[in-house]
Amino acid sequence: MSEKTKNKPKTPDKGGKSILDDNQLIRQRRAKAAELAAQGVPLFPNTFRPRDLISDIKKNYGHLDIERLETLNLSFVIAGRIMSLRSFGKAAFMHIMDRSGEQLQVHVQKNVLGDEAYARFKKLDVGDLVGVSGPLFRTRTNELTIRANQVTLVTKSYRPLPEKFHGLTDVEQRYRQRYLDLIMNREVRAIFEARSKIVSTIRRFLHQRDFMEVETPMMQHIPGGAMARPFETYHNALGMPLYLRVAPELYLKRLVVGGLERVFELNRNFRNEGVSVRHNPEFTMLEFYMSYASYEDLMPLTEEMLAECAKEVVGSLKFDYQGREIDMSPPWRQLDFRTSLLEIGGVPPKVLFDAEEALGLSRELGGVHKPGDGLGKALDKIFEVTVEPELWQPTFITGHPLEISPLSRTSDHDPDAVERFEFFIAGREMGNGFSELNDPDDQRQRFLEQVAQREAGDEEAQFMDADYVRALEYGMPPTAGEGVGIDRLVMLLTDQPSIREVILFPLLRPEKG
RNA sequence: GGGCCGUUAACUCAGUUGGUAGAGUAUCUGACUUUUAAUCAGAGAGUCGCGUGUUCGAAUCACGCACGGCCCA
Repeated sequence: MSEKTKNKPKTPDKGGKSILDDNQLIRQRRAKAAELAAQGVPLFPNTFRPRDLISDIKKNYGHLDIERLETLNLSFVIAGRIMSLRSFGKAAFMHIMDRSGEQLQVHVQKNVLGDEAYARFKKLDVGDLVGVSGPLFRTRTNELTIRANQVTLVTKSYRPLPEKFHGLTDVEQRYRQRYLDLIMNREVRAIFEARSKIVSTIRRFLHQRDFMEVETPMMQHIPGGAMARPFETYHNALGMPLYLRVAPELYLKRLVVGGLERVFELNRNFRNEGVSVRHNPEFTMLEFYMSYASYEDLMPLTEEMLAECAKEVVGSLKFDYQGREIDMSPPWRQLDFRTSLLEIGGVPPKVLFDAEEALGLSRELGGVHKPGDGLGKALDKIFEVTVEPELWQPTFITGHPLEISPLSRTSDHDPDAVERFEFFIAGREMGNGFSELNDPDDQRQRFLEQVAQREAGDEEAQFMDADYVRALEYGMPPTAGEGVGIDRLVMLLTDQPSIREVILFPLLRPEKG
């Protein structure tokens, strides 16, 4: 162990790397910064204001040739991060990246800056944020470049960036230090740009159809609206337990009772479940409710909305997801729940209406069932294993069993089925819609059945929500509602295999140190 | 929860049968005013994820733990 290493300050953690570790590279950068500071150069000034965006410069002037740029003699003011630096004796080239995510080359010359300014420039590091002004020209190799009249340190960076050629690839570090991932990986930025575009497309789509965006409680006394385990928390001042919502559904329908006949909420839900390539404990969901409409009206609306997202983000309704083509062109296939089990799942007909047979098959397929579980639960599990992965092209599945749909309106034709669809793309459930149950007595009865299942040990069964039933007693207009998983939609449209690639800060265990 | 894989320099990765820890990039010093992963010469940089054990000796073998990835439930 060298003398230097011995003297370095011990960090409080016991073993393992500290987050705020120190190394030779950081010490060197800090030393250079200290030299600049000693010369009176501010390391973190907030005075520089860029005037131009690199993407605009490239778009507007990128087609001009050497001579044309020479005669025009256009000057620009940009600011961004030094992504690379090639230094010669009395000149240097660097690439600057700004918020547009694009880079522009800058040529810095000693005889242009002057001796003192050039000496200061030589103290800068890759990763520093700088402001640059000067005319645009083309180098001998024809690269669009700014000849720097001035280079100003805007923010000192004490930590070295990952190596330029391989960049940052360690998945764990990419998620933990997403800021580095975003600096180094252009494609990652593109994913989140696409995500933003999808969300704004949906908002615009719904606003155009007279939907109103609302925000309902994420902290709820009674976590309702979905079959899922909630996160529990506690309000100290009021001395009461609270749950993070698993869905906004029951609140949104209260608003429909209140006369907000077209509402939507696009925000986070929380489910206390495992983590996988398809699941993150907090995830984003669109829920919308439309009065005087049925589940059948929502299907074409869904097709249209997602088609618009695809056009906006991919530019086409046909695209590849993980190497297989998806065609989102409406109309999508529609298939009855039991028919899909028969035709796609290859399930024997005797299973479809016999609880014992169905539970048996489900268990064979690895399903875990509690004593209270019936035909519906069993078929749902069988569906998940045998049919869902096969639904690659967009498909609506309709006619779900009532048992697994406690908030849906019963079918007028079949008392055991509900007016509901789920839709699937790329072998994954993307959304769920139904005609809402607005008969308060029926709803109370369904809640009671859920409560019984909960008492029988089903932690995902729903709670009785008496106020929700009371709201229905005032009268909720006939309404259809739908939920769409936004993270999965983003995965689909950005061709990402894992939900963690479309969530900026996916849940991870804390880092030591 | 189970199985498999991974964790070595700032980054990307090698590391043989257990015998003093390696490369490329990055960094530092010197040269260099049109480079494109610039080039040339030299140098520094490591708690080999953490711990225990086996051993004369462990990055390497065994066991446990932590974190992550993929698959399964």
